Amino acid sequence: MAAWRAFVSTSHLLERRIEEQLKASAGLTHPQYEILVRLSDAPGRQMRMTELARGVVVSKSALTYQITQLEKAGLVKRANCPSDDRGVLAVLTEAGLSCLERVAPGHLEVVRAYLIDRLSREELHTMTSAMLKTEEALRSSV
Amino acid sequence: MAAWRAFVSTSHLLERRIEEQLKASAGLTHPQYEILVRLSDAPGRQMRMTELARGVVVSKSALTYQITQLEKAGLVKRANCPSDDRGVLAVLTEAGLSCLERVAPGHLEVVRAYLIDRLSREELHTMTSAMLKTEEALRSSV
DNA sequence: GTACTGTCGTTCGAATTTGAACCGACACTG
DNA sequence: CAGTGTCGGTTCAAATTCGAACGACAGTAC
Repeated sequence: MAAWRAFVSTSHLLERRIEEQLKASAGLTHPQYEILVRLSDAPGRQMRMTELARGVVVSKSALTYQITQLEKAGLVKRANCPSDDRGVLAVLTEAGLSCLERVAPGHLEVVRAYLIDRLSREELHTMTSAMLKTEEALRSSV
Repeated sequence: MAAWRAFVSTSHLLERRIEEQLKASAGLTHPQYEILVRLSDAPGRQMRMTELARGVVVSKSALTYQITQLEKAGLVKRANCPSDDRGVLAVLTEAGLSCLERVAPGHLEVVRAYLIDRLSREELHTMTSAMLKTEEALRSSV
């Protein structure tokens, strides 16, 4: 449980640091940033709401709220889903993409400074595979 | 950044799972549980507010709120700090201790099932040392 | 076609978190 | 001992989260 303690504390501390950096540099929250990243990676720079919520790991209602915020900021827009009339597509706008490109370097710098650069390649590799294993386990057991 | 992605997703998923388990088994939130754990480990089962907030990694105001909640539930009580009239001590009550002892096994079971048991000794060791390194870095750079 | 069951996204209310503002008490200097 | 700056904890408003409830559509069975 030493491992667990360290994991929890560190993830909370990192979360705080990330949040602080994003807020200062672009007025974004971490979930909002994550949304932009996921959308920018998706084909057509768009995703269904539910799928996006799963990816970012927030509730559907939280995603609805954040997409509305991002829409007000002009970084994302909603579109109808052609294949399913219930569905909604979140689409990354040009402004959203350029915002992401502007913000990403500073964000990654923090991540590197506090996590990546402190570990050896081997440590990093081991940790990544460990995280992926437990992510897999958590996602599949819903 | 694959490492980073995996880390963020996994920590959020774990957080959700933990929260769900604690809520169901004892009506506690994760921060509340963390508070009880820290207090039970402290000498005299008591801690100063600020120190506790640092340990649990929440803001001072969030701690004030949660201690009030736990006080209502009878798990914690406040006491004056003899050495500093400004200070407040959060003290774990008997009820708080027995609540913790009742809840801890189920909590640890989840942690083990999704994190600890899925990793080899080596992975676990690497991850722990990595977490401790970055925790140290984050805490000292405030 | 009709009925059933499940999925999608939103809305709602309640709970929680944060940072800023604040007050009282400490510590230190002159 | 007054003056100044800092620290500890609370209060406040604003933002965000979640789960439950809801209405609309999809998919299937009959």
